Amino acid sequence: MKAQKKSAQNNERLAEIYRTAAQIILRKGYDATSVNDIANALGMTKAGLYHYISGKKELLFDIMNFGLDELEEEVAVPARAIKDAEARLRFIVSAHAQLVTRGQGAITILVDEVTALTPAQGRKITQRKREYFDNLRGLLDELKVAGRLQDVDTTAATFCLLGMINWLSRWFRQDGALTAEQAAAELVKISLGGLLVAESRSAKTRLQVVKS
Amino acid sequence: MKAQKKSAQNNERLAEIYRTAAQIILRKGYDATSVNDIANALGMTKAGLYHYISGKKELLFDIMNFGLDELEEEVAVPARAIKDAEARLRFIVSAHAQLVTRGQGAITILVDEVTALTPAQGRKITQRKREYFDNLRGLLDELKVAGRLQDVDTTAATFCLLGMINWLSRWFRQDGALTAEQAAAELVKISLGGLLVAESRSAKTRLQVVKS
DNA sequence: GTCAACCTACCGGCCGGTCGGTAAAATAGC
DNA sequence: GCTATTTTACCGACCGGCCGGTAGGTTGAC
Repeated sequence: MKAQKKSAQNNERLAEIYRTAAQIILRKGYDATSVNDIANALGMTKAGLYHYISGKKELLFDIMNFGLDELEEEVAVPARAIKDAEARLRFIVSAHAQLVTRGQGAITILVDEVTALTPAQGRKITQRKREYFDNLRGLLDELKVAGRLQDVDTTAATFCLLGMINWLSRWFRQDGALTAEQAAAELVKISLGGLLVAESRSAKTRLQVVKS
Repeated sequence: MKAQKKSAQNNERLAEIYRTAAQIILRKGYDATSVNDIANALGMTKAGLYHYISGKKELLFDIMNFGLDELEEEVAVPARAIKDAEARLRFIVSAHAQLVTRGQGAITILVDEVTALTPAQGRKITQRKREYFDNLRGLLDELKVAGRLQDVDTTAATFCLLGMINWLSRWFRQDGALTAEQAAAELVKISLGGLLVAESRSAKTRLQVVKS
């Protein structure tokens, strides 16, 4: 008899543990969050929680992979179905931004607590992040070749995009002035307005508007 | 006899303590950094360090104010001397970005470990950050009124700017492909290209280039 | 002889993690 | 259908260790 998949109930409880733990860690930071904090938030004791997890680091590692799974499923995979490069970029920024604003699922960005992991775990997470990064930069390169990108360093531009998106988690509030969709739309406007060449444009060039 | 300024030597040592502590906290995070770590990095014991500081939280608070002082002196104050709004924005983004890339002075962004402070300390830091934020947003508003800004939410735009700038500390390396000046220039290009209206521009408007 | 600049030694407390249970639910044997 | 056994899902009590912080020196410069 081989390793058996856990029962559906167990998986549900695990997901609940991940979500609860992620919220607390996101708010207080990994190191400032004790295993006791997480257990209490789940209405159980630390020893009880250890029935489900094998260690604090492993919990963080699992949550990070959970978040990266989300990012892949909801952003990277759907994006691949979009042929037009500009539309694909638009989708990625918008979908990623909305993922970050989702209260429950704002898990993605705590992928940056990578120093808290063991070296081996850290390498795996860094590798997965890197794949996402390279894919995005590749898209920018593609746009550049097509002459649809301003004259910018695509590596720096990718970091700028991700910085803007990830920073959302610091300021976006569910009860704030903007909805998640509006905030995502603003991000798209601001970032792409800067990245995409608008036909032709430069401070030293005079432009005339002509009705198409 | 009123409160006397500490000796120059004492001040120098204090500054060294701040810089060293800031570097470690920046790398490992506040909670993951023990007072012992900081003391050892300074070649002394914990008790010796406590000769200079009054507590771990107070140390963090002092470092944050130190960073905000830098930001004020090197970005906010010089910016006030620039009359043209667009040039002022250009300067702020560039100068702030370069401040963040400075290995030693990358202190500014750990201003985000605000949850580690006491409520009273936190309020003071938040207040100072808010002043800087409001000033920057006010500048964007000014540009908007002058018709030199795209149709974006200035609050969201300010957060985007700061997100891009602060994110620099995560990816910029002194020994990387870009110098601090180049990275700052890229940031300016990317962010302002998106924020400033280039005479007139829209996906639905055809443009013709005319030699000025 | 004073005082700044450190030190060694120690404190209570919380940390991540473990141990040996237990009550209840699921499963097996008949 | 009823009991016997195993498994699941927890808990209370505890461990060694490091944490922030302190008390009380020692030493050397002025």
